[in-house]
Amino acid sequence: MPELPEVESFRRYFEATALGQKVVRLEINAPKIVQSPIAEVESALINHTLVSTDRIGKYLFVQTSANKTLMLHFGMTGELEYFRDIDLTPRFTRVLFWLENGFLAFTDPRKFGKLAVGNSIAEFQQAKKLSTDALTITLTEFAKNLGKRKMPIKSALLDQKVAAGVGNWIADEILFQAKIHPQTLVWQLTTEQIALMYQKMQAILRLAVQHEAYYRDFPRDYLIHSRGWTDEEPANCPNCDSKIPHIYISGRASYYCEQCQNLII
DNA sequence: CCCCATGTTGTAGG
DNA sequence: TCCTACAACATGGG
Repeated sequence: MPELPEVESFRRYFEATALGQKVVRLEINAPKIVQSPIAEVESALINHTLVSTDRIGKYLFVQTSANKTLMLHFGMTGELEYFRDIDLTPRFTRVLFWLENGFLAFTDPRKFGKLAVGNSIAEFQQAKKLSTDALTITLTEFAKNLGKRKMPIKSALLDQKVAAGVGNWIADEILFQAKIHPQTLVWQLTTEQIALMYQKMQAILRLAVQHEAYYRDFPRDYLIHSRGWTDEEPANCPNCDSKIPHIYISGRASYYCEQCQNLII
């Protein structure tokens, strides 16, 4: 479930299970996920140690002792799973890292995930035109990246050039808590509204990372409980109890409260 | 069977 | 050239 908080959990999981270990073998079951030539991936990893991890937005980076950077992106359904017994290899394993002391599987049923090797994080960040991570970005940069564009704010928040790591539910949650209608055009937002979105974004991300992205533990007044998401009952607005509708904005389902989030046009 | 899905990217059109 | 909308990607699950 990879938005910024989930990927941060994956990063910590990677550190806890695989860091400091040597890769002894690599098994690639879904070649389309691998974006670099196999020979480059192998020379960056095989017989090399996994030295450190970093994260920008939804991208996880691993430095190897070959002085190369491994990039992992989890698409919609990617996850990491460490295990000791090869017979326990999970379903949907697309890439399997054989380590000295166990196995790390990159699982991804939908195969939208990506894995690549490069020389540095900066190289990837430039190539993807990726913004600063949403947890460390300043208000000034956030406002500058939003600019005066004419698209709905919901679409702009999903643009990884604005604040790296914001995904669909986080964008909805930011707008709900800031009481801004998702279809409000960016150029119409006031300085105060942008500052408020920024504060909410920081608070939501910090809380989600603290809870390891386990949304059931989020505060009761978060919109996320109201979207009829996975196996939970859809609920009404935690503030005003009105029904939460959903609309599509540039192809993505967007949940909001008609009473609490005003559309200014 | 039909529809939906947590993301990114290439392309078409203005 | 810049900006925006949207289909496409591949697959499982309700």
